[in-house]
Amino acid sequence: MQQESGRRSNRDRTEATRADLIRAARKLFTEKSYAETGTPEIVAAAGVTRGALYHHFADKQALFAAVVEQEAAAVAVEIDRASPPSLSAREALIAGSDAYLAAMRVPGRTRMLLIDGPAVLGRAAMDEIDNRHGNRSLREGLVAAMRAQSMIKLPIEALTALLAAAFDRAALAIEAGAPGEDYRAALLALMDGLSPAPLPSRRPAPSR
Amino acid sequence: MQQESGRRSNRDRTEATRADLIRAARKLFTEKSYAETGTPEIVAAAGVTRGALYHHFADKQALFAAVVEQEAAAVAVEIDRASPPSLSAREALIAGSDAYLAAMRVPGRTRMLLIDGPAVLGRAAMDEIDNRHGNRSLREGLVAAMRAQSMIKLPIEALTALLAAAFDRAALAIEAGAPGEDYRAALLALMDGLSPAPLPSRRPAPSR
DNA sequence: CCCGTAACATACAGTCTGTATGTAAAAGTA
DNA sequence: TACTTTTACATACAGACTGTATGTTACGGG
Repeated sequence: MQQESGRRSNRDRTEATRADLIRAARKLFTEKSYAETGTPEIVAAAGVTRGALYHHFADKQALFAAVVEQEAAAVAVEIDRASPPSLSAREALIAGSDAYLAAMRVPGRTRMLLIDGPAVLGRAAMDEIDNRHGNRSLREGLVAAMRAQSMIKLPIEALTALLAAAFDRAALAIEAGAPGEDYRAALLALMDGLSPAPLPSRRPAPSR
Repeated sequence: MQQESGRRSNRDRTEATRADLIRAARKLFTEKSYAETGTPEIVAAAGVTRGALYHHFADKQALFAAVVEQEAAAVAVEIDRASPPSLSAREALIAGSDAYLAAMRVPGRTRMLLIDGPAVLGRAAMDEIDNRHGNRSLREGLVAAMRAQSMIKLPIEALTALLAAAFDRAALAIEAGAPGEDYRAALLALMDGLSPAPLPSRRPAPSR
């Protein structure tokens, strides 16, 4: 057993300060935007010096990337939790959609993940992150729905990218104060529209 | 008649330097991203000093906003030119879509309008610009299509926003090297899916 | 116990942004 | 036309921030 303050292993120290930095940075990046947040402010909030930051991260971007990565993972977890394999393809898609929109209501998340992320890290890097976390759920859901509902055969890569973009925009609009129900309905309509046959349990199906 | 170099009205001078600044800034912002472009570089390219910049624009953001505004207007012009009122609703939508994707192939435009724009000016400001220029065409096209094709009744505001987001993402993907035909097909499928009845001319003719 | 290295803290150099100040030309006025 | 005010800049300055270089202390292995 070791003193709580006097005797910490190097690995523990690294882990702790990295976590402190990421936590402080996350808080500020969600409150203020990347450009408006300076490294002096971050390290002050984390209780360390800039030396520690630049020891653990190559630069400010790298710290931001770590925060984004963690946040994207958190969103993906919430989506997966909401859409267990017990649901049907279509039900899973809807549940996942709602979970995504709900997860993106955490204050500042939309700006960090959808605005600052692409600007700071580039869209290519953000795509890479998204594909590793969030988009995977959506693409798999779409593939499943395509197979189950015999969804119109289309380039899956393009389709998931476009739908993901629509989801992102919906999250942004909702945070900006737009009526969430409108965007939810529009999103579902977009996805439903991809199924060639009229669907069983959608609102009073429009007479075809 | 006045000397060509010695005798310029104040209004002419203002107009000329403003244009020089915007032109130089546009070139650099499309080449390098907003953050990587410094005001010293801009004024050097424009042949003036930073004093002139800060005399005509409140700050770097304001200059960027002027460039974005001009660029968005240029895109809108190309869309309007490609979709004259002589076309049917659906034809106009397709022509407008292709025109948009073509216009966004100008190097650096996607990053400036779709990445840096929202990050620097905020999504609210970008929405305002879009609504004044680009989105107007899309929304009107959708409204027309909804009326003509009896498109499913849905919140137009939300629908146009989501479709616009999909268009933006398609433009980004295409510039990143993705197959444009895939994204074009996916976009048309998304829009066609909103029409309750199967459409007459299902086989889309290749645009170019 | 000693030495190398990791984990920092401190100090520094360079660059950028925005502002304040100064100047010459235009524009209004008498 | 003479005088004054305002405009269109150029120059100089202050503050902040980023990244690096250097120094110090504690850990870890032999």
